[in-house]
Amino acid sequence: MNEILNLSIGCENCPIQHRAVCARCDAGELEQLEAIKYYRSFEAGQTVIWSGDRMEFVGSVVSGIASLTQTMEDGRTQMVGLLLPSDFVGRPGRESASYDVVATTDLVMCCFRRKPFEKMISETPHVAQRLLEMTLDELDAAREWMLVLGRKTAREKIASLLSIIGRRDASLKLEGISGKMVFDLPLTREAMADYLGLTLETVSRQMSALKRDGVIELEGKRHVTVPSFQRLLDEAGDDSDGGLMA
Amino acid sequence: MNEILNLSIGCENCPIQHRAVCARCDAGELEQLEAIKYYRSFEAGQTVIWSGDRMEFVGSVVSGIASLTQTMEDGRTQMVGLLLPSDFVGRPGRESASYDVVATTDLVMCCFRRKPFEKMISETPHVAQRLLEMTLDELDAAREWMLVLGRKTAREKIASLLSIIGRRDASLKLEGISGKMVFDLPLTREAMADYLGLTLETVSRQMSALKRDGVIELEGKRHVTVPSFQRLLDEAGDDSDGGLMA
DNA sequence: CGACGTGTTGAACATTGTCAAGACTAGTGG
DNA sequence: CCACTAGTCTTGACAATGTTCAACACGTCG
Repeated sequence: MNEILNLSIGCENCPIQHRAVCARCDAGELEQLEAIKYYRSFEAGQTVIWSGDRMEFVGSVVSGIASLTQTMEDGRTQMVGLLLPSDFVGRPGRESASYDVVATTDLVMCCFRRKPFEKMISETPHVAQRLLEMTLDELDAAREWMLVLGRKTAREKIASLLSIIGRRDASLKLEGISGKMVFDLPLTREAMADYLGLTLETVSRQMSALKRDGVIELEGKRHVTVPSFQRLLDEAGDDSDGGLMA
Repeated sequence: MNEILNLSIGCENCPIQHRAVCARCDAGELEQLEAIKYYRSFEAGQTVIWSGDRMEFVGSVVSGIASLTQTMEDGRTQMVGLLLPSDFVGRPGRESASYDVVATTDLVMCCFRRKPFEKMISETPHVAQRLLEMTLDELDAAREWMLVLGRKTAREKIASLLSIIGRRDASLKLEGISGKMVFDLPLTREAMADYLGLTLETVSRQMSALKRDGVIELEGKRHVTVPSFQRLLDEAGDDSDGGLMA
């Protein structure tokens, strides 16, 4: 059920306030944004926007996970972005969507009507500057992913994905990323395959292999325990140190 | 020979003026930029910046082609960006480079000292807005490339690369992209392989195959004739219409 | 001429994809 | 409560695609 929520949650209580596109805004700017914003929620599996559709809004993921995917005529699909809470959806200055946006889990979005938002971009530097920062971060992530897609083996691809999800999960829970790590996979095997440029069978096989080799432990299909994060990083082929945070 | 050029070419005669990061600037802003800019030239094969090095400047490609590459410990490398005239190099707000930047052909860059440039970003909205636009375009290009890397066959990858180079070349020469098309490849087989996530042998084989099948004609190794651009797009597996320009 | 950088081609091999069967889980209706 | 179904996941056998290793061709520069 796709629902436009009437309750207008105030920006001051917003859980993504400090990381979203509005992070730099002062009180007056937030007020302007409040005037053009509304919330929408989507169920897991629902499509938020179809590629090619006219975009009526841009916005931020408040909770849940969405994916950006591209599909070829014959059905081959590639996920080109994983949108987590605080990530921005949509492109100011563009009429129609370039990718399918699909809710991977239940999802809540904070939407801004596109036209007034574009006006704000051109008038208030705080929004444009924050959006620039976020876009540069996404570009880095996309390029990182190009290395994964172009040069890593299936096993390394899986380990890379697990380390990304684990790292993000730890930062949400404000945990360190040393030693043991436990999290739930928010993706089906098929979604993992679409992200990694593999088939779901290969994903399944490599998950089994990593389990067999003690790199991960599985309870059910989705609950993952990583005994040693460093070991996982080694399997991913990433530069060794892993940028350990204190 | 890496040379800092003394002759300060004025911005008013700049060939990339209308597309570069300074495209939106008014006279006063251009004057500010002139004060912090200098030109550097690089020979084909030279490294412009090493990944991890401190960035003293950001800047624009004026002429020639540069590539952004990422390398794993064991030597596997992936090109994550192809920088053409007017493209921007560097990331404001970051101390050190994330990728190797290599001159693929002889190269001239218009460099801005980083600190003053960052100051301009935060003070003059025209630069920040243009940079946002350009970054969004690059993000789209990177995502497009993720589909190529993740889901296309070797033959489709080659055809995709050729169509991108051909399209860009046509737009430089202000030609249409219908029918016949002739251009020189600015990349070695190895560079093509690094871009496409293939080995150079596979690139060579698929080039031969496309030639044998009449999709392209080759004079020498680098001079390419495409008898039918539509045919090439079909081989690339891209959405059919190809966005034909009038 | 010989050496080097670049590119092509062949044969054997490895990794991943394809197709197919079956396991596990949760939900539905008798 | 159980059987049935649908969705997700696992596993096996085999095929296909791309890689590796090796030999050789071509052109340029000393």
